[in-house]
Amino acid sequence: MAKSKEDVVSEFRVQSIQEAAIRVISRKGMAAATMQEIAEEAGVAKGTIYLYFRDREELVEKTFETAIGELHKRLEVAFDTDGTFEERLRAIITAQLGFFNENREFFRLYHSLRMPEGTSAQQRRQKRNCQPQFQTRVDRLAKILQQAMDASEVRRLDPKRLALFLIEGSTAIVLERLSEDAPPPESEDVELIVSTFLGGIAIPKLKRSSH
Amino acid sequence: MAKSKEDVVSEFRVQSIQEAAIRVISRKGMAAATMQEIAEEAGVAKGTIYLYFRDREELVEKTFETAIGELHKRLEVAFDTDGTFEERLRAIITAQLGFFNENREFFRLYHSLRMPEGTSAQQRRQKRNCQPQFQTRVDRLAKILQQAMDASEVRRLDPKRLALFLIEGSTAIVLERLSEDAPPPESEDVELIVSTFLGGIAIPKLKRSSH
Amino acid sequence: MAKSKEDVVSEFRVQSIQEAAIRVISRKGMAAATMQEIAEEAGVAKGTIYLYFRDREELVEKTFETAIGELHKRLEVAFDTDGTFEERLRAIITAQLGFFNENREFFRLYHSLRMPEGTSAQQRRQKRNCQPQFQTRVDRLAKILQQAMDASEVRRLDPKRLALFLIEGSTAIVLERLSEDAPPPESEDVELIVSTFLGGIAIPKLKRSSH
Amino acid sequence: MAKSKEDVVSEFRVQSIQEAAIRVISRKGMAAATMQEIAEEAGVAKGTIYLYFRDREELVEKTFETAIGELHKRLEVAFDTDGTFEERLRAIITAQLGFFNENREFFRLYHSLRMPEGTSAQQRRQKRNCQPQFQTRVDRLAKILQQAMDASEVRRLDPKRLALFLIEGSTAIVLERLSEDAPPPESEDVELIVSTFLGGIAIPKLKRSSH
DNA sequence: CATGAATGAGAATTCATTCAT
DNA sequence: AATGAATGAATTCTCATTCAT
Repeated sequence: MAKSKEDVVSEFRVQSIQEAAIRVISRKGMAAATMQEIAEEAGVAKGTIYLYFRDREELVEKTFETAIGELHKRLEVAFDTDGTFEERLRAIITAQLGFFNENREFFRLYHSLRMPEGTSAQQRRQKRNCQPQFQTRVDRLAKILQQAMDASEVRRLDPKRLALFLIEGSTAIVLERLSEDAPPPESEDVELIVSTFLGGIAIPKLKRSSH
Repeated sequence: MAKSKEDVVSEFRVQSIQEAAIRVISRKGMAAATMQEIAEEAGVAKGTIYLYFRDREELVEKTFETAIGELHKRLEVAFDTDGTFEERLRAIITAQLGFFNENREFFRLYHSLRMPEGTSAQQRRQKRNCQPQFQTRVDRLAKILQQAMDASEVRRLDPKRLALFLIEGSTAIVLERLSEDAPPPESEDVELIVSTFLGGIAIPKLKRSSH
Repeated sequence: MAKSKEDVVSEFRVQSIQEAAIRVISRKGMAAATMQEIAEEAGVAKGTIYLYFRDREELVEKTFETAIGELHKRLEVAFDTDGTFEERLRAIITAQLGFFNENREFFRLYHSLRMPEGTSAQQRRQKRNCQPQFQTRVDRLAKILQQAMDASEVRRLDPKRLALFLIEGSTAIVLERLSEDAPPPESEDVELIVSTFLGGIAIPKLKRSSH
Repeated sequence: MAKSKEDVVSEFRVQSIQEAAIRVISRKGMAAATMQEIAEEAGVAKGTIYLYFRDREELVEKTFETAIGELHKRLEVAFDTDGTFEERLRAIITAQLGFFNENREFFRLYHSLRMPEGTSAQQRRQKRNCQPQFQTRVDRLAKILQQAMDASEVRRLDPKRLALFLIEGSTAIVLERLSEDAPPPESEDVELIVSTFLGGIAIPKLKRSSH
């Protein structure tokens, strides 16, 4: 069944507004992003936003969901990669770096929402709505780690903690890349993360092995 | 010569207000923390805050500096520890976990400031004032890593990236600990972080190939 | 092309607010006139004023300019009158008395701005913006006086000082008129001012000395 | 009976505070003059002012009364001068110019109070308290003018209006003098005022007198 | 008496949200 | 459906006044 013309227009509006929201929030930060500016950026009137979103809260929330959905889609592909754990890990980190590299603006939004600012009423809702998005990502990675542990490919450690450690650690490197004028090639940072996470940074002491 | 009584009272006020600010910002987030609520939390009148801090900005800034100073003091001790790199690393991670464990509320403030929200005018100042505090921490750790590289204790990798990876990775675990009802003993998480960072999570395949 | 409906409404709002501002400032004085009260007087919400004026400063400034523009228009007509100096002087004084008589409220605003009160920052701006309006009036009158001197119609005296003397002197009489329940006819006061300024109040002693 | 030591101290305090008030109000204007700054200028604590004056209002009021009393004293001497009306007028204008020249700061205070700014509550009191001071001056001059009229020294015109005209006219010239870098000698401006007021500025047309 | 820290009412300004057109 | 003018609650900051020391 084809979409009616109204639906098409409606979807287009929703999308324009969400994209505008991402850009403005990225630029100004969550607290300083006003409905007025988002409306201007989207090329619609302030009131129009309220035809598609109940209030500011819902706009931010839905926008975030939509945007992170894109990231999750990419990650899902990486998760489903066949091969050794190392290969899958490399695919995951590559997907992540690639996504944030191509969606620099979203990255700030992502961060803004991880640590929400706002009235307590907003906060509660944000926690309910945005944290899950992050949790999903963590849980999915934890599952992969668990599988690798079961396959004796990696040591038995708390998979959730490892997932958090890896995600936030690589996020920090993404942030650094975004602030650099001439960041090294993506593959180099992927390698740094993967090799550190898998093999650690220590150089084994030869003496021990010889005695 | 001992402090005059006025100085003591004044210091006490400054401290009460800063502690209140940390609590409120921790609770409500940077943007939603109002002067009114901070005043109430501190048990003083709104106007009183302005006797000790020029404006909201200075309050937040000074509060953050004071609080992070405490963390830095602890870390400095860890940095100055003698011994192998592994021992120092353990001391550093332990100091960090311990501090955030004892100052749970501050942890949120810390995060609020890492990704500043606010008017562009505020943003610029925050970057000037709060990011350095984080940079210092990163740079200090990067130096330790560099030394270990020079001593061939660890592999040669970008020290700043490694520092960021480690700090944010362990911060994520702190955050997780804080949200858990019954977190495992601190030492266990320290061990997880240190062993992962130093030795990686992979199980070497050598034995398998030799059987 | 005629004004669009929006422009008409907008101009109406601007005018209502300015009129309200004049009334409130006249009633309460410059310093005590609050945005709230001006809004109430204009029958709009506080925020509405900010749709038409950047801030309190701009409101006061623009209001003053608009109002004094009206006075200047009238005076300009009087200045351009042909005829003897006496005739022109009479026209000028008449215009002035007439204007303030019809715009009693504005008169206080006018005075409030002559001697600005406020923070030094405000003061500087007020000087830049409001004093010129008064200067123009003084200078214009001084020029008329200079012409009359060149035409040997009046004695050679500092024209600026004479202008100031005349303007402030007649302003005082306007003020008196405004506070009287039953002021004498306007023409009478015009006559008093013109005849005093031109001919002085002294009764020549010549006749006496010649008897 | 000699003043007790307490009275002397008390009077000294009152005077210091009033002098400080004049200086601060002169500098900053009525609205921007804070109790804090007046206290600092007087070298006392804020609270001390309230031992001698009920509130800000009373301070300003009493200060004004005291200061204007000085002017009135000088004028009284001029009023009591024997001689022709012209001589007395010259003495009056000279006293006025002299006083404001020597008390430039007070001049601003004087103006600030003529057109009071403030809360409506303050306003009512100010009107009651400060206008009389000005009225006295006007009435006194009006009486002198009346006497001169009775003595046929000057034309019969409304004496109050003439007084107002003269006072405000010369005040304008004082204001001009105060803003000039190198004002002409005082006597010159006195002459301008006296000759204009007595004889007018017009040059009698010879033709008429010759026909 | 003198002090000055503390108070809190009150002012300017912003911005999410509504609603008449 | 779309608009954007109007609204007013909420926020920061100031300063006259009080009162414990």
